[in-house]
Amino acid sequence: MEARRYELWESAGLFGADPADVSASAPAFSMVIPPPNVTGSLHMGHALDHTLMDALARRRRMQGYTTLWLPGTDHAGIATQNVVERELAASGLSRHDLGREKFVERVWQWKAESGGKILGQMRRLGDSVDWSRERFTMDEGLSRAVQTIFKRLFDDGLIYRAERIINWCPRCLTALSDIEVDHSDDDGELVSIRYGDGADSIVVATTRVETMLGDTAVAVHPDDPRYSHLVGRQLDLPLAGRRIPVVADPHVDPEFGTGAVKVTPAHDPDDFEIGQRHGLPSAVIMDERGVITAHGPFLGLDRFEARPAVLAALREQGRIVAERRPYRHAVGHCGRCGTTVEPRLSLQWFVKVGPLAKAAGDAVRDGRVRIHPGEMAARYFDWVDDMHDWCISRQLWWGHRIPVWYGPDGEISCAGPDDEPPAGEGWTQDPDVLDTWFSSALWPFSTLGWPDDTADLRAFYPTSVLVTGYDILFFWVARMMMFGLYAMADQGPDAAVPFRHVALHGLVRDAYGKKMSKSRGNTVDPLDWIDRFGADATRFTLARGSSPGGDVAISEDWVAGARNFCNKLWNATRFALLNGAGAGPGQGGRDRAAQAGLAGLPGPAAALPVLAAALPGPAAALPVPDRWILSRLAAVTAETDALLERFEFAKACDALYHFAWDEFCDWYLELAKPALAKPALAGPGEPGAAATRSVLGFVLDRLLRLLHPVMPFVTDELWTALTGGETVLAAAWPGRRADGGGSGPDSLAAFADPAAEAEIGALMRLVTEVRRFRSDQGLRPAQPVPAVLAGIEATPLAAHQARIRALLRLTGPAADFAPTASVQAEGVTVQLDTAATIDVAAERRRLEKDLAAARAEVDSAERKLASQSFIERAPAAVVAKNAGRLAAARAEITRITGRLSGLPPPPSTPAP
RNA sequence: GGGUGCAUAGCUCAGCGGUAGAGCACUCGCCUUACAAGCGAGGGGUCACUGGUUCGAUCCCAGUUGCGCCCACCA
Repeated sequence: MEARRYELWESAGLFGADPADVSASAPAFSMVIPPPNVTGSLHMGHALDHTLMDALARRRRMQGYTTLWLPGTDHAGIATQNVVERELAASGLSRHDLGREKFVERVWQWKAESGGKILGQMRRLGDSVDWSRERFTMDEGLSRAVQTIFKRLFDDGLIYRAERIINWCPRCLTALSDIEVDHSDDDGELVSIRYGDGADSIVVATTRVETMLGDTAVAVHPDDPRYSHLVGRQLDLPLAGRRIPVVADPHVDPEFGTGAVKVTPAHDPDDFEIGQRHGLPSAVIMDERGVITAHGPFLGLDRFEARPAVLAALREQGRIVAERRPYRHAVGHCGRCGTTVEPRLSLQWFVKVGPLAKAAGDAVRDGRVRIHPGEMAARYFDWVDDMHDWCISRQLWWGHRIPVWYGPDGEISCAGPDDEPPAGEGWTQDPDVLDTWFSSALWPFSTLGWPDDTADLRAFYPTSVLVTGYDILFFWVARMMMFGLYAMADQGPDAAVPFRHVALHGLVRDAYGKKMSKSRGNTVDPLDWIDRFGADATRFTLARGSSPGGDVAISEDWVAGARNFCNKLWNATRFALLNGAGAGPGQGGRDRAAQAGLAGLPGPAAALPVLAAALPGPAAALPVPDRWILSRLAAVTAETDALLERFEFAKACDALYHFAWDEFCDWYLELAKPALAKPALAGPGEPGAAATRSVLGFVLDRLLRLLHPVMPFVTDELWTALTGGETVLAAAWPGRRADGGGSGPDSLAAFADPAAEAEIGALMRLVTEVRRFRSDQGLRPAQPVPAVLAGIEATPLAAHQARIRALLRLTGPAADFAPTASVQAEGVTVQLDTAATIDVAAERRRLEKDLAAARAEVDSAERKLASQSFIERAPAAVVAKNAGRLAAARAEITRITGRLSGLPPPPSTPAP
């Protein structure tokens, strides 16, 4: 019924948000979706992310908030370009064969074809997003936002162009920002090389031998006595036929290696700094693909071919003093393709992050933005407080082109979206595009119409909550903070923040806590689960595993458990409807008269205010089990409400699960059964079946509302059937409301009933104790047993005799009652007449029947096995299965014979 | 290299100064008229190790060991 439900919701416009609706009693609640790659598809990480967001949105809607959840997708520059390039490569083409314009056209075309798949998948998950507001980071409006903020930052001197050592991917052929580089400890070798000769020689150590071709100095620490005599002298650089100076620089650590460092300003960020300080030249010896360009025997070699070649040449000259191998050290890799990053001297655009990052840190420090869990804030500060300038230019074609034009005489002109770009002889636009995260950083306000002053922006900015994985705290969250605070600064410091709360969740892992990866083969496709177990079960599994900032382990066993929970709700609702607890069409009719006669206790649709009004104080007029379940409902409502408010999804789900299954189904429904069937079982002074019917319907109604945010489909299906209402989406949330209220006629607090909880608690303990006895004694659950509840009159359970007997299948003592055993609990001594109740003859007959079946099974299995031993290549699995059957059947025979011999001998005199 | 987190039942995890909990898995019994994808009853843990604080420590402190994560320009 999921697809049908979703269509219903969508066509009824239940997800739309109108800024005009915002008012004091319907305040705004807004979220933007972390835009997935437009050409991507839904994976478990999205499913988790979206489940949590959807739960928040649905609850807020029920609370009465004007709720906007805005969907959209990201153009994902480098990732998307790579995919399309791979596609081209399959037909032997590169992007250069097409040319820029054609290539970009091709990407758009690809986006049109395969893009948006994930949007359809979001419907399967049940995402209650406002589809009318779907955005794409390359939309015209969002591109305007990009250009606007670029221009503003440029004019403020916060964007600059400089020649720097940047991270370069020789495969993607583009610059990368620091966080697009992944470091790992790789095996390399540390080689010590002698530069110069005789007394004028110095030994340097390096892991990158080939870069020595570009050395322009050797650096030592200024206070190092070993080398002070060499500072300022020139040394011979082996293989290169050049002489390079020895310089003194405090950056050098005299403790490390020989205390002398070779300096390659064009190929190492540290060395670049040293070179700047000492005015050293930069010798570029490699091109953008990592191929050696230095003249000599190594010209044309790839960097990894050049390394052994240079090493061999040095060894031949006797320059190698020592080699240490393997030598583990950190190496950077391209976050997108894994290629070893090459530090490269190049001219790029940067964002000067100093003031922006400071503001981003302060917003969290002074509580304008709260990060959940709070511990994650430390990580955020570490990063934001010590951030390098952000390299934003990418040598790609797919993305927002840098809005800067270069004039014939070296002029630089930055154009805003409404400016006429400089034209004429010799003017050209910068060929590069912006880092994908540049446009993502604007997402919370660019999607609402910024830079225009729109109603959406006024109503829904700042957004309320940002839900995302902690893995993109730096990539995305920190940058939205920087740009949001900067772009919206005119709103004042409080209203400029992009969001009030950041709710972080973890990664989805497998059942053993291992990261999901294709190579490990442990990935799970959420759509496969949705097909097989339902979206509700999938969502519940994810939400139940998600504590703030914590990773979520999932497995098929667990989603099956969640599926079972859905079924449990389904069956409980069926029970309620069968017993006339519904208010929908055709429900409650047969008992309408009885209900009318019971003042103020009609069906569940109107039950809440009526129930509350009819009950002076704590629901005293109701049967105790009903008072108990209402009290429990009040408690779990308050608990769930508070937990969801704190983003404690796992605990909220757990609380609801236990309430629904253990308390409502396992106890309350069992207690309600006799009450519904036999009103005479009611305690003294208690109203009968009609009251229980109302309470049953009422509690189920509230339970379905509480579960709806996490399990939207099944709860709506059941709730509409139960109540006859339009949709549970529009029903009021049982906890606190948008105006902060939670008291008044709608409050459940009045149902808190410690006396009822104590009585039912005692009843539960007593019943469990007797059940244990029955189980130990092998008394079948359905077997009635005559019993006396001695001493019960003096306990709080006095009024519950009939209920206890019904739950335990205890009958009244017959004339010949002769107790054979007793169980004591809660001040009651339950005396049972077991001997008289076991129908020994019937039991013997039953056991003998089972025994015959088991013997036949043994026979059959033995025959099967015997025949299989003659069949050549009988499948091992089949043989094992039959062997298992045989063993199980033999064990069964042992068990049954044991039971038979344990049966009491047939009574000498027939029972009366 | 710098941070930081975690070690509790077979697995994944809650708990947190005072008789150890959940889900799944496991054992036994049961097709008891909402549900066998279910019902009832069970078994299972020197709460990593060593010290300390305390009347009392799984919980607080210190150290040890083993994992994990984040950051990182150490040749």
